[in-house]
Amino acid sequence: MGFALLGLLAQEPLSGYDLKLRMERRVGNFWSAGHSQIYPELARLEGEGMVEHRVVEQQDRPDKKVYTITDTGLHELKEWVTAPVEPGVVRDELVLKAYSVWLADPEKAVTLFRDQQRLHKEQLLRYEEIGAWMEEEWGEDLYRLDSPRFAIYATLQRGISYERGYTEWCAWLAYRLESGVRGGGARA
Amino acid sequence: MGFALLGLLAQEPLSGYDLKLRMERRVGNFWSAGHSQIYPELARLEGEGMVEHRVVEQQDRPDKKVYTITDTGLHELKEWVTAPVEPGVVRDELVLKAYSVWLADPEKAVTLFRDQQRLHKEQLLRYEEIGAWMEEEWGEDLYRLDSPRFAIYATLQRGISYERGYTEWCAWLAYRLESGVRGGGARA
DNA sequence: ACCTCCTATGTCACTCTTGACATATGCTTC
DNA sequence: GAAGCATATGTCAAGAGTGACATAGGAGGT
Repeated sequence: MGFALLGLLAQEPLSGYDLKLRMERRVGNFWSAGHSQIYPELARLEGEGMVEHRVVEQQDRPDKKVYTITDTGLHELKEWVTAPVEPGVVRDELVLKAYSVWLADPEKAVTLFRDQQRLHKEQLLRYEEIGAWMEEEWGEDLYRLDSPRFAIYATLQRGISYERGYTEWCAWLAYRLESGVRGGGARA
Repeated sequence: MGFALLGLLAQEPLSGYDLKLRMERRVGNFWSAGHSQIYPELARLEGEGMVEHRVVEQQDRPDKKVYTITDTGLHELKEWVTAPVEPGVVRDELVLKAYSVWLADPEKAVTLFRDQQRLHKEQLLRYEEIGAWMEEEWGEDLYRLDSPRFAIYATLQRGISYERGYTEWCAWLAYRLESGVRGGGARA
């Protein structure tokens, strides 16, 4: 988790609240955390010398602590980025449901998967819009390997790839379920 | 988690150890659990009347407890299958690394993503082989909506879709990183 | 005045998950 | 006979993550 915060702080100094806004609906679409995780984690990172903070007084709103990544933190982050990853667990409740879909009322199942298809399709379109915007606004930066913009664009591409695959799978399964219903439970 | 076990027990009675073998490298490729989760969970499910067990004595190996799903458990499982899912969290360490890849040595990054590309490609090929085997061996069952084989095949399809998308993304990113290196850090 | 909302930071209890520890049977291999 | 392995079942401590609770300043509306 700490590396998600360090990754954000490597781009710019941020307060806990800023981090919460960025994490509380994904960093580059593939990580998330609530503020109840972020504040203790920042304290831990500060204890380990990875980040520092200074209090910034504000007039029209409460004061905030702005965190900056330290040289140590930046070094650790760089090491971590290219370190090997363990296979990691995938957990997807919808796929788990699909595993028991043979027990379900096919019409209800169609509704479930068509709904999910729509949701993932909507997310896909949002990502594609953002991608188009980045290509237009950020242009050459997307080819600059040492630019954060390149990295953000790269994670967005995974989001697009993920949502496209998910949408297609939902559509495929919903179609099979519909065909089966029309066919009376076996191939027509 | 309980529904993963119920989903397996709905197909056939199994011991904790059998469940462990099936869970300890995914149910339908999208869930996993160690035996330290399974045994307490089975006890919990039994306490709730979702499963029952009988002890089966064996000659050449230790006795085992074989668990069977109850009518209550089957009913709960059926209800759950078509119940709506909350968006759910995606957590992927490699994508998180990609978010900070602009800080890394591009050559090391290429190694990381090419390695991951290879691993996901291998998984994809394994899934595709299993899929081809299912199509050959299970034939018409794959169109029978009330057959567990249809459901297993459906989850496998998501595995194929996932691994294909992942492989392509790794390849795309590795290629961009390589092009950038050759181009000297910006577009050639 | 009161209420609600956004900003801002924090704690706490609970659940989920993992990895290590623990025990026992019986088979095969050295 | 000792060592290692597959089967078989469990516990426990620690970490990760979630949701609720708690506090507080200032803005804007009624």
